[in-house]
Amino acid sequence: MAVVRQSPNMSAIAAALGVSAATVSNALSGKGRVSPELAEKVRATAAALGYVPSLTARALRTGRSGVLGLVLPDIGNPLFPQIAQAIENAAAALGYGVLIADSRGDIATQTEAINRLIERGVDGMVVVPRRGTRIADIGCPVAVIDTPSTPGNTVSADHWQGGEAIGRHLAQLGHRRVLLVGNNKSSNVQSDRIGGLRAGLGLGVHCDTLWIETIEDAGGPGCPLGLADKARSGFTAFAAVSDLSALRALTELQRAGIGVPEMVSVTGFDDLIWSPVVTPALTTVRMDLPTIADLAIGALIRVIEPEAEGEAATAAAATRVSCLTDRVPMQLVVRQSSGPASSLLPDAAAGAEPALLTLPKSWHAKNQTQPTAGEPKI
Amino acid sequence: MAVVRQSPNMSAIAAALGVSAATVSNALSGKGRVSPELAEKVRATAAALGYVPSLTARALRTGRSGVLGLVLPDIGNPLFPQIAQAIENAAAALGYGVLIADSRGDIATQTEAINRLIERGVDGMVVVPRRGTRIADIGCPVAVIDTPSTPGNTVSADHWQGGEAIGRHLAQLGHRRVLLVGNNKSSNVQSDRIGGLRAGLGLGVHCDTLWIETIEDAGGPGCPLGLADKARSGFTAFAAVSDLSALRALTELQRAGIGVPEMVSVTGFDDLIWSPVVTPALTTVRMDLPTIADLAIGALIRVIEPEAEGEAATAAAATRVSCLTDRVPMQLVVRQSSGPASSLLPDAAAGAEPALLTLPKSWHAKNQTQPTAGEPKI
DNA sequence: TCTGCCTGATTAATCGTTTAATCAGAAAAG
DNA sequence: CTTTTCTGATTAAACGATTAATCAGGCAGA
Repeated sequence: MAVVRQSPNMSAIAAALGVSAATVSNALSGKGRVSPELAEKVRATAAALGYVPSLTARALRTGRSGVLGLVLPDIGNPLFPQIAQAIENAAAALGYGVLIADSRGDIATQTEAINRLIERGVDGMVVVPRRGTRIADIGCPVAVIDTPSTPGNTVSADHWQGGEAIGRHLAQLGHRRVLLVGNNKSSNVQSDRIGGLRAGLGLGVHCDTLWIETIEDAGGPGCPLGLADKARSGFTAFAAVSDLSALRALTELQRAGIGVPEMVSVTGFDDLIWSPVVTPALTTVRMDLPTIADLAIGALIRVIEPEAEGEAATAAAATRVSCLTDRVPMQLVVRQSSGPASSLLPDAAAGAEPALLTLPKSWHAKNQTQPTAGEPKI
Repeated sequence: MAVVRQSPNMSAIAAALGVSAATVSNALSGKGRVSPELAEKVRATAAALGYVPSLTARALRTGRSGVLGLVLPDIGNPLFPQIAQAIENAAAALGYGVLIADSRGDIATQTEAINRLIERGVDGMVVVPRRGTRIADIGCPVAVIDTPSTPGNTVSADHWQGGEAIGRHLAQLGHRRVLLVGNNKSSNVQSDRIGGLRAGLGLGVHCDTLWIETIEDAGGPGCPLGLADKARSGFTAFAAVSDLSALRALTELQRAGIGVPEMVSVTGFDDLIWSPVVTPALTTVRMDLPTIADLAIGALIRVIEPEAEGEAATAAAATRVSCLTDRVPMQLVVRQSSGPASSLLPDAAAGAEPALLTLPKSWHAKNQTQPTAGEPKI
């Protein structure tokens, strides 16, 4: 039994065929001038010997590592798995690896993480910035995934449009007093979503915004948000800017005996993993992460792998991925947590009650499987 | 204004000081014989020039890339953020980068992902295997995070002990009929957790196990699990093997008008992100992921960076991280979703009503528009 | 027949670091 | 005064791929 053979290199293939290593390189890459027959023989013996090119050596020579960095504000974020998965898939499809870096929500750590990635020689990076921060111009192609209102080059979901979709959905269901549930005022993403919600609800709808972090500053983490009182005071819908907040609202309302969606509606954002399996399943809006990841990675690759272009032009744009901001539409997913407006207010009940009664019996059944973009009729 | 200077290399430092590149290398690494004064000067100019060592070149020369791979069965898993974060932190602390690979729940993709990592020259990898799979002996140090009952070298939480903790907790609260809620029968982790639960509950407690996937095979994804009926038939506690299932159970029960924890208790596993913020906050059991990550990474590093050891011995163990299986204790987190056993059984009490009457008066008032149990009328 | 072009391959330099081998000079030992 | 030892540094060879420059022939045109 032979010893474990080290993975053979190009010289091994070259020696086996009696040619030079350069010829092997040319044959495998198809770049130089090699006769077709020899190229075929090279490929055959490469396969036979189990040749695996050393990406390290290639990186040293070419200056490109074939690795992209992914910087995330907080890996604990429940949306992170989807982002990471989408980015990893898009990168892998183009032959790139993905190195992760966690900035732990800290700005200093974020820049430190970015530096670590640069030292590791990534060819480019995708950054989901901590809210409120901008990414400085580092000497490396960067694609930012945030929100279109962030200045700079970003690819992102169209959070505003997503908010509009939810807003229109609720307005069409007859809701006239809606409580918007946000987490943190300084998040650009959340601001966009709330702006879109207000726009989608229209002028005839009364909106208030409740900020969870403000309440928790007083009541401690995980404290009650007082949503039942809000419901009793006439709000018939609770539109959260994240499924996590929506879940919190849903359970708090259910716990207080307020039925969802018969009494109030609850909607979220992002279609996180639990959204389809809670009862009632959450109506939410979904980011098209595969597309976003493809755009971000594609923009990076376009800078990293220059094709036939003027050198001056590419050099100038070398560290900025693209001049335009891409916004990818979000998709409304109607499930059971949203329904026609009812009211817990004794004095306002007269108008809302009929809607509840005229609802087709199969309404929820129809809506539970199809994530339709169009709003359901009532 | 000078042109953008390329990051200087060792030769630049050497030239600036009039010494050889080898001396610079020795000075910075502290390995060869360099006079202390010169070493200090080298460090100073290195800092002054903004020298950043090329990890690529070092990797090529030493054969070690300083990168570890992380293979995950399904990045969509809600536990993933915590695992990735813990692994990334542990690796970064030791100067290693982390390359992620998603096996998308597929066995073929898993091996393919592992191969991609090997081609990229990772020094070792941490694998969270898809349930039911074993990791073949690849020519690369591997640490497996799974469950102690998986054969092979694994680091993991002590799922059995975690189950015991929950089981004892429920038993002490007086629960005598407990429904265990699992997802998938073939998961070793889930089997361990269920085994631990049964052990912790003890012999005097009646247990049934409900498998969500089995139910969904018939009812479709997200279908009702019929837990309210289970509650009415006498189960007073629902112990899920994951917080996701627990959340599903919690909302389904709440929706059916069954109060948690007054009527039934619900517990989960893993302390996922929503567990503290739902109402009632979930009683669960938490993995000590930082410790698990430290153990896994530490075991890898021990193989990768051999210290003063016999060569034969290390060569033999080169691809297997350690012979012993580490199991890290889990920590019970008691929150509001578990409480003293009540009963909805008509024969155990006058009926469902009494339990309901022990609730705060406001609770019942808020629910008066709804029938006590069963689906809401629309 | 000689020059020039084209093809198919080789040579050798290069990326930046590590490290074994070597070397010059000074101090210590004989 | 010579020999040995030790110190502090240098030289040069890797690591494995890429690639510009070069070269040996074959073939066609003049």
